Amino acid sequence: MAGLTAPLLGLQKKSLREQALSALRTAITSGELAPGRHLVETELSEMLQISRGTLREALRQLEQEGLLSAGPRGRLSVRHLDEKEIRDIFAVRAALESLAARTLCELPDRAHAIQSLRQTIDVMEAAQDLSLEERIESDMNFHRTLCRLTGNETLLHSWESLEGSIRMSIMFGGLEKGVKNMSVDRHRDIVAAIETGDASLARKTIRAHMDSAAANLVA
Amino acid sequence: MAGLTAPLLGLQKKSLREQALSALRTAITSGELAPGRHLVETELSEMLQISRGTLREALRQLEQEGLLSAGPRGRLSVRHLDEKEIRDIFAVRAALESLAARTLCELPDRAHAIQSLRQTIDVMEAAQDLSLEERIESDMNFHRTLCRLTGNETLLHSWESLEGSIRMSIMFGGLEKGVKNMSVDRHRDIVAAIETGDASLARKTIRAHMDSAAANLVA
DNA sequence: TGTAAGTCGACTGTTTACAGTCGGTCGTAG
DNA sequence: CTACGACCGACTGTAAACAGTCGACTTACA
Repeated sequence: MAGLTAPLLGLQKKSLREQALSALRTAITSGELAPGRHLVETELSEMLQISRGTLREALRQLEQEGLLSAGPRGRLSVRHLDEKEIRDIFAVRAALESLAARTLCELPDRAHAIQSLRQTIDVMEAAQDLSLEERIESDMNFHRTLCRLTGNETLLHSWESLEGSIRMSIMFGGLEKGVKNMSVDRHRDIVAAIETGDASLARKTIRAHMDSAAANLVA
Repeated sequence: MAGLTAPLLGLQKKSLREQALSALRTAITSGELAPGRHLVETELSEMLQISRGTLREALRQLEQEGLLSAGPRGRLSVRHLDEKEIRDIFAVRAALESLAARTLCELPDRAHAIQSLRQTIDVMEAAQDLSLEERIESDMNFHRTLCRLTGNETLLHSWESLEGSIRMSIMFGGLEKGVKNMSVDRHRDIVAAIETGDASLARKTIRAHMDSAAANLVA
């Protein structure tokens, strides 16, 4: 937990609030702040070296992202995910990414999008031998890119709002299980489906990917 | 805009932040705060009779809901939606509600859910002769209920995060156009599809409903 | 010994004050 | 008349202080 201060001292291009947001997100999704852990504002503000007012703005955002749950009298704690919630999160994720895939399928000239996706998969492939964290990172990047390439800002925003929950799910289920679902081939299948323009196939591929990911996590 | 203070003076069961949140949401989705309008913190805090700190927490939340857009140096303004964005919002909405419908279809005993949905439609029917606002309210209630009945909290939360944008879309497209899509029959079709348990049919019904709604709004 | 009242402490909700920064405007010089 | 520069106002970012509330612990009394 002492590492919480470090990220803030570095690169000061962003506002303190955004820095605190990133630091907290990382701390939560990395397990540094364990699920169920009660958060005390004064404690956190001191650790992050920021004022409570600024911290509270960040906490509101995290709360909305579903990383924190509010107890009585505004007491915040790190959200705890049970198996059903993980499945639910991945169901919503699947719905969003299915929309993304379908949207890309309907794109007349999706060559550039296909190329971009392939590029992210290449990065994944190169990360195979790296740490679990970096493999997860490259996987998330693929899926985020999938949403971004649609040009649907609302879709991207919704997905990003879910990103924290997804990361928590992976952490909760265990990183080892998490990376199991990140096979390069699976992702190539998705891109291939999009390339054919078969929206139905793309949707099925995405859903299968998500279902197995969720199933593996809760197993 | 003078009406902004009123909601806060009444029922003080919620925190000031939540009251401000509701007041601002209403002000934006009702058009009282016009799209593109620049928001000044001191101005708003004075109107709502709350401090800037408390106000800022509410603003962060609205920002995340997509009702506000951030300009340079954190300048906030009411988000302006163009036609593409409205279509995009409804595409995401369709994806979420399709998931809801599919989930309900797969529910073994969905009799209770069906009944709840029928009830909300009855309310819609009774609201036919009331104001546009009330008709919209009853329509939103149906769709929110659709998501809630799945028991998927993440789905409900994602939908509610989108609710503000949906309301803005309706306001932007014109309330008259908005209510056109809220025919009782359409909604009965959705419930009927869910009742049969045909997930594919339910999905198609939802998507048709959403597509026509979006199309009407931007027409 | 059990219970009830009272006190202490911790935490959140809220407000007020201060600092920094950007843009505009007015004045002046070329 | 234009261009440059210093001042001024407005607004956000941030910090510190105040107030209220709930729970826990202690103590007194039956």
